[in-house]
Amino acid sequence: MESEATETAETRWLDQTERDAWLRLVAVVELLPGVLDAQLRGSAGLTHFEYFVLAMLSEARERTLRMTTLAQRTNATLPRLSHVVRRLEDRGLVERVPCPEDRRATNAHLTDAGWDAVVDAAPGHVETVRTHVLDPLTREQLSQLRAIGDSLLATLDPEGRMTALFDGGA
Amino acid sequence: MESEATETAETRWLDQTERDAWLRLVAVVELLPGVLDAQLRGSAGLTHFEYFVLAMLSEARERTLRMTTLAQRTNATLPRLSHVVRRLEDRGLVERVPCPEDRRATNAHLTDAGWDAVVDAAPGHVETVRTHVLDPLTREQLSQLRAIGDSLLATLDPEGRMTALFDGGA
DNA sequence: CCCGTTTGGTTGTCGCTTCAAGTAACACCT
DNA sequence: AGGTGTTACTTGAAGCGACAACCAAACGGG
Repeated sequence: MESEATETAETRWLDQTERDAWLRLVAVVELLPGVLDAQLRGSAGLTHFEYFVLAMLSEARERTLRMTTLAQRTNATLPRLSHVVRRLEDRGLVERVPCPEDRRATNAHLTDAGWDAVVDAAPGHVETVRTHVLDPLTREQLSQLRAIGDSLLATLDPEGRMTALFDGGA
Repeated sequence: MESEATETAETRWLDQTERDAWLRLVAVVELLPGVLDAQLRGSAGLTHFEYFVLAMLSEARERTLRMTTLAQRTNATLPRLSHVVRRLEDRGLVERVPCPEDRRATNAHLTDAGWDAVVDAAPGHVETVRTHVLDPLTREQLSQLRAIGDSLLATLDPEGRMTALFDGGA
């Protein structure tokens, strides 16, 4: 698909090294969510995203977080999070509590049942992460992956919304 | 779900290095699809997956591929691909042709309009990939990413369905 | 041949994400 | 106080993907 010249700017097509890296990254990005979802759904009846939401709450002070904060940490839009939390609330895993200091705001609070759900789901999830991601890599590759991730997130997530996890993280 | 305490095997939790790598990978996996979709949708009215389908066809012999083969290369389930191809056909970008050799099978063929759509969309897409993925990384990191990707795909995609791109690829 | 099985694809339904719109509360300015 | 704009969140409709059920054509023995 090498088009003739004369575009506003010449497109720099990918060389072999770039293509190799890119195709593999795309494949991983495409496949990983399915694997995570399948395992969690089968063993705990949770989406990976739902699990992630519960996990974030479980690590938060008082097991409580403002919807906006939670949305940032999970990289969700507010509508998405609102729907998910409503469903989790229907299942008794999360509670919505109006925030006393700012009456516009809502605090999402992990219930005891929600805590149990995370605790139950965690080992299987960690095991999946190990077998599919961590164990196949050498220690050196883990460090490389961390560095690569940082570089990518610098442009993918310039505000560092999701990286609150790393910096202040638990 | 998990029955009583102290499961069959003690869970090996993540150490710092593992956690660092994993959280960044999750963040990238979560953010990248959105970025790709947004750019392609805005500039070409295509999903990244739709673009990928068209791109696979554009590189195939005769610009034609069996549905099953196309599904494997794009890591789609057959129902998903069927729906997507129908929509692409409605827009005149793809044609369905019954396969003469195997009358169960259907060949998806890229129309001229479909070819044009890929050619139009490609530069912007490549540019996005550059700015968000390739350019932030050093040449060495690209090689590392390739190796890491290979290791992950060994377990994520054991049959190597998606890797047909690398090996025989064009 | 004929029948059971496998392969190739399509269709329908459901759940989740997104997008657009709407409501309520705060904050600031006058 | 009143008005304007912004923030925080919810809701409803629309679109896409997953799963299951389905049909049709191709094997593969007896």
